[in-house]
Amino acid sequence: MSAVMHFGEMGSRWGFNRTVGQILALIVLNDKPISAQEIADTLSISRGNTSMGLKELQSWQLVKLHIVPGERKEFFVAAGDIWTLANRVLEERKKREIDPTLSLLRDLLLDTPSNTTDKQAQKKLDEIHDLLESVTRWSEELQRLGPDKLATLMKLGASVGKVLEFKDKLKLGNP
Amino acid sequence: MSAVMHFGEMGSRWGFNRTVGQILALIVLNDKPISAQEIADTLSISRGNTSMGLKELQSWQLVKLHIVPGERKEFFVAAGDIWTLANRVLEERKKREIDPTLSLLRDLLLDTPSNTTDKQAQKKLDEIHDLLESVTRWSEELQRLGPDKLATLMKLGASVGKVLEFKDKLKLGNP
DNA sequence: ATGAAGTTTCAGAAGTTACTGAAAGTTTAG
DNA sequence: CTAAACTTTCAGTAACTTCTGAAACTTCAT
Repeated sequence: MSAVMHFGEMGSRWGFNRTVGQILALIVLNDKPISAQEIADTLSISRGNTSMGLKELQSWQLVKLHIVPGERKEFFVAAGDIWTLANRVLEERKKREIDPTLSLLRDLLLDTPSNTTDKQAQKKLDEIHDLLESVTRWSEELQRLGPDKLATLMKLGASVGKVLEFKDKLKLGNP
Repeated sequence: MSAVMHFGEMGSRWGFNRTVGQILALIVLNDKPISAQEIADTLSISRGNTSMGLKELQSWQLVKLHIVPGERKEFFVAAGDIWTLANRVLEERKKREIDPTLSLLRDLLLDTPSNTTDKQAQKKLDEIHDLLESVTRWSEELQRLGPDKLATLMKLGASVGKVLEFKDKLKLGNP
């Protein structure tokens, strides 16, 4: 199916490589559990590569094992609905893209800048730190809501602006 | 500076390559405009590579030219504050990561599925489409707020959950 | 215990991306 | 118009990533 190939290409942009993307697409779009061999055959990739890809998808917690009692083979299914999967991807990417930077920034901000140039740079670093902390807190918050409430909130869409309008009123209401 | 090198590494995760990341860090952390030659010297990279990197950063609208009247040389400065830059990166990544998928999904959803397997797959594709549309609308919404209000909203953090609690009341209030 | 049915690992081949440096192009002062 | 001061392009090379397929390993039925 054409979608599988496309998600392969997109996969590379979403943090894993082409084949891993295709494997994921195949598993998500099949509601039936699928075996490693079937995946390798369908995508015409080597059995070894398939195994590596599945291992990576499991480490991302996007895919999970499904053992059929009589069968020796291992089957694979998606580790949740679409919203859950998207959440996992975002969470994992945050871990890779934001957390290491945040931890370095904390270290750098401990140093007292010597000259004026460094002082300016430090100020910028502080702004970046502030931004990333906000994103982190925000993401934890959304995580806590769980997929269904998150979907509701997202679809609310147009009312985000209104939150700000109501902000002061809410504050006054909860002193 | 160590931060510059680190942002280089992070750069690759944020959508551009190591040197482009370092160039960006250098420009952002210097409040003084900086010339291509200075960048090449500081990072010990070739003049050609520097030129390519700057071109890419300009295409992302993260960096802009700053022409000093007397001087022949071109200087570079960041194209806005940190929040603006982060926004640009997200916008550009959305363009690359979400928009092409969304457009493919629309095409695929026009086809009527023939068998039961395809029907199931189609259902999943529809869910994904729905998710990506929500993200897109959400992102447009946030874009419209502008950096300063966005920062306020983000720092609000803990009250996101409350928005949902108030959702019904707001609805009743605005019939 | 044995071997059939499966999975994992890994060395090297193939493919991809990034970098250099030299050559070509552009701009402006004189 | 020319030359100096700069920028851009590009072919080739270096560095990195992905993929294969064969060998090693694991598991389980008999």
